[in-house]
Amino acid sequence: MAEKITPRHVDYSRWYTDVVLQAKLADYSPVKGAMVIRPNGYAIWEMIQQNLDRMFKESGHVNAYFPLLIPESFMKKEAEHVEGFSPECAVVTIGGGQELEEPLYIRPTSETIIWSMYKKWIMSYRDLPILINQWANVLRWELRTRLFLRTSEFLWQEGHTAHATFEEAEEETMRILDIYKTFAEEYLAIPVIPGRKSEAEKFAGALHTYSIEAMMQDRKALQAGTSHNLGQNFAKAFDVKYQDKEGQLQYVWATSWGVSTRLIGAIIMTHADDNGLVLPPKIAQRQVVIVPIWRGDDEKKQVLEYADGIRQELKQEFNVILDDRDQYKPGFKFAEWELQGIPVRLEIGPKDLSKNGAVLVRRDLMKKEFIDRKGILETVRQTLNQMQKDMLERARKFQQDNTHDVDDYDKFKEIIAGEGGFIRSHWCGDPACEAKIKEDTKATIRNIPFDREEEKGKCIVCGKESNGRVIFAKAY
RNA sequence: CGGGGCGUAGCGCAGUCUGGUUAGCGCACCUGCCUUGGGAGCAGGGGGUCGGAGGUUCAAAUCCUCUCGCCCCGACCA
Repeated sequence: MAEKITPRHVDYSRWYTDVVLQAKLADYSPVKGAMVIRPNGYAIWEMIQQNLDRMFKESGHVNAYFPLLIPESFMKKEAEHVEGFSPECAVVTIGGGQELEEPLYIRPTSETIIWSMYKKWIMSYRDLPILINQWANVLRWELRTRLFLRTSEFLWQEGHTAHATFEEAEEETMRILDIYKTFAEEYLAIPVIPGRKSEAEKFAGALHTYSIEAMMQDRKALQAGTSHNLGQNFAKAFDVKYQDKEGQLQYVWATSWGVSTRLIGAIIMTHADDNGLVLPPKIAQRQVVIVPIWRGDDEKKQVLEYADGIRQELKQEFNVILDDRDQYKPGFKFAEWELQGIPVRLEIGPKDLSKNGAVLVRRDLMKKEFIDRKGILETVRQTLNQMQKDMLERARKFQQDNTHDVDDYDKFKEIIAGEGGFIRSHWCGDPACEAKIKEDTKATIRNIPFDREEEKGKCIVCGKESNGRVIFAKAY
């Protein structure tokens, strides 16, 4: 605990790792590329799950669970899909000491196993839509991993829906992207840009991929969620047809969508500071910590009694911890809870007792403020609400301040190589221009924003006509 | 797979170049005292097959050979 976090301006990458390890969110595991999610980190995942799960269910989705192992032949049925995922799959070839007749892939994603089942379940238009989600782990043999942002095994949710028409599938794809956006902004306090992925960046096997893109504190982009319109690709690969009202056989239309434990990385890289994690109140399992301060046994007794009264009151609405550990001094406790990102700290000592109040410190502002004992529940409630709003607005301002409209390719290259950020530039739509930019600068098209304005312009690379700007950035 | 760095106590490291009593330091941990409004102090204590295997030597953490593993940076990706 005495270890200091590497400041962001010294080494952003080290800072990130320091925060994850020291806030006890995760730890390196004995298996290369895999991590252990520790209780502090898992608590964040549980909050993500609870809230998203509720939002999915409110929009008509249900949960199910499909197997971890997928027959090799399934993986090979959709051409683009197998090409995209095969190189990064782990494959089981031995079971019960015997060589298996058919190797089993550990799922990198579940489209294939799920659509093999949908074939059994879908007969008629009356069976549609199917709106299934699953919370699961998946495995991708990543070459270079980073805690939460990219690990070989990760936790996520994957939705897999089946529809009668393209329009319905497209609608579903958008509905989910909207849920992701709402969740990211209202709960995680991370402003995101929703849009469509270019052909080069879309999911292996999808017709269209949509994403929400967030900006991290180092001005790089992080894809925070994706929603795919899979068209009829998987229905055709797995021969899933339904009979419509007219008695005609039709291929089913599909979507899939997911967010992962990567969101925890996004929270850190959006909000955390050189003192550690800063959790948006709505995603913090513990919103309030009370640090009592005393001198001698008499004071200790009085202070703890008073502090416990406050805890009881706040407990009605919030998860509160009273840190009465004897072996640590207050300063140590301040630092430790700051590291873990608890949104609000109340310091309660003899001075506060005599003035009938407490000292409140918001984690994001780190300013001490005396508050009255009376109405403390309301004060804390308002503080947390305000903090949630402020965090989103602060992140939004940062994103806006680091987004540039650029019409000159040299300037484009200069910004990407220098300060970074999001660049809004015209693009003709040609994958060759996109590839050239990636080669020259390592920046990619993050997405084509839904809310972009129609605007005549010239492609930043080739100068051909363009109808609007797309977002370029270096990404995680 | 390419480039870089590193394996010595739970963590972070020194010692290795130049071989030599009992392998050392900081943090953490345990006991006691003392402390408590920003990461306290004092005293005592526990904890090591020096990543592994082989070799050279009177003697190896240190030299030689092989090997295993990890981290960071790049190409791929939620």
